[in-house]
Amino acid sequence: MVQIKARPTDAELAILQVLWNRGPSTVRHVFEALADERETGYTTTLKLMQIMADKGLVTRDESARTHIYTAHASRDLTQRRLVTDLLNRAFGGSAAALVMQALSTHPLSAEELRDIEQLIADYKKELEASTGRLQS
Amino acid sequence: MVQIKARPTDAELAILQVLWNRGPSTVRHVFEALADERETGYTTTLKLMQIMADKGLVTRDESARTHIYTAHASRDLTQRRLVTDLLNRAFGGSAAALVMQALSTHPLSAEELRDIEQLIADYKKELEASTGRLQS
DNA sequence: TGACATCTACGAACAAGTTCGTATGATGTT
DNA sequence: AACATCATACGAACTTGTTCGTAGATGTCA
Repeated sequence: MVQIKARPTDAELAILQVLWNRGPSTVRHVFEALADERETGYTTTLKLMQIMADKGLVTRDESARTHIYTAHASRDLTQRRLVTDLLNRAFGGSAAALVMQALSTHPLSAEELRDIEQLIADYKKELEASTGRLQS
Repeated sequence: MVQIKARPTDAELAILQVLWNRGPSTVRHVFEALADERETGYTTTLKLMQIMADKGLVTRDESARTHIYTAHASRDLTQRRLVTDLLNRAFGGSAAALVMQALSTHPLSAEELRDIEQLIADYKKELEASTGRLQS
């Protein structure tokens, strides 16, 4: 195990997705899930998961002959890291700019729209509250 | 020149930022801007920019001894590509999920908040209008 | 038990990104 | 003209990510 990397690579992220979706899994499970979508070999998947274990991206239970792998960081945390990383690399740290890009480029359902409005409303309320505290 | 890559690398993105901010520039200009922020060598920057020209990420004017480099894709388009890429790799294509992450992790100013609210309002209106058309 | 499947480990090869030393030629200065 | 300066070009080294072949251990089943 070495370092916590901000950005898992493409192949790593694909494996993490499987682990997040299906929970702790064997290499074969992950391999089969991946093979549904893209051409890949079993030992390739194995090797990647071994490397990810070295890096600390996943942990593994070696008590049985067939090892069980588990994602170390949650999907949520990883997404947050990726967003932050992209924010810093390409948006000069401006979350607003990123949000605008995402919103203006990709269609949202009415439901998603409502969730986001709610989030913004909450956010705004909190902002006003803290401003109020500062002013009083 | 070869292919349009969805994702410029870190070093490439850093160079593009300089070109977007300062407009068409010489290698030395770019190098000095980069050197302000991180340790790097002149020929490293030169090499990278030459490679970027091969890839088509930048164009260059060779009419003078000192070449002038220009970003090929706009900041806006590149940001859009990066967001789309991240969306697909880490958020299962859900723009809402990405927006939520961005909003919940990073503080926005009141002004930014207003811009986003406006964007959402517009978006919502359009959605209702098209729904209305479909229903009537 | 013997044949076969399945697992992990490991090394090697390849590709891409990054860094930098050096060569070579043009320009500028005294 | 002689010399320092600054530009591009190029090749090589190094790192990281990815792929895969092969070996050896373990499990399964007729």
